[in-house]
Amino acid sequence: MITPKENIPDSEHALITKAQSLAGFTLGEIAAQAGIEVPTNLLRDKGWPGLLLEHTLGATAGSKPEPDFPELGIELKTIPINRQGKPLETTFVSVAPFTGLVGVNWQNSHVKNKLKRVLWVPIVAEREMPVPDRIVGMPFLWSPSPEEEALLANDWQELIDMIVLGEVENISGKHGQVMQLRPKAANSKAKTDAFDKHGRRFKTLPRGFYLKIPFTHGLIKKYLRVG
DNA sequence: ACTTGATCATTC
DNA sequence: GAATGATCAAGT
Repeated sequence: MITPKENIPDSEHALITKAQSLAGFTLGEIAAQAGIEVPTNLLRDKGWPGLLLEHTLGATAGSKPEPDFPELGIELKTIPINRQGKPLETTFVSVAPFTGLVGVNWQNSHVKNKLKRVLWVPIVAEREMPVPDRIVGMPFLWSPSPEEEALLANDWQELIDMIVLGEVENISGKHGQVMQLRPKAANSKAKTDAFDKHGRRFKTLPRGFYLKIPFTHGLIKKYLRVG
């Protein structure tokens, strides 16, 4: 069980510095210092690395619709990588809206706002590595470059267009160059409201936007070179 | 090997 | 059910 902590960073620099001071430490070491138990595997604790880092860095705990560090406007994201620095998984961004889309555009979208400023914390987490032995890499703060934002905006528009046209069910993970739409639910029976191509309301599987691996890999390579 | 689709815990 | 945190594992 991970509970909120009170050492909230007072500045962006303090946050980055603290995050970077964790580089090289294992999840086991960080958890031990926090007095937190490490799960044997992540089968039933899929969000555990993220919660551990949130706790350690003093992020606001809980499921609030705001950044992890509200005063700083920074979102925290852990990302599993292999020893070469390549992400092992796509990165969840936010749930996709299927209704209430009138007036929604890229500029006021949840995706753009979520990705405005992200503190990425890579974790060398190859499957065969025991969870406590997984190692924190060098964290870095990222904001989308104009080029990156254009790619994201293009994909967002393509996917939202399909949703607006009532083609939610025809969207697969193959759509999108750098960002895809995939299931995001407790299970395949979960349902949420959407509209079909005739404008009729119906129930469908909730989905979320995910950043594809080549995109996040690019961010890591870029920030590794530059520092 | 890699991606897409499915799933797990917790809180509100 | 929806939002937070993601990874698992079947399919290609």
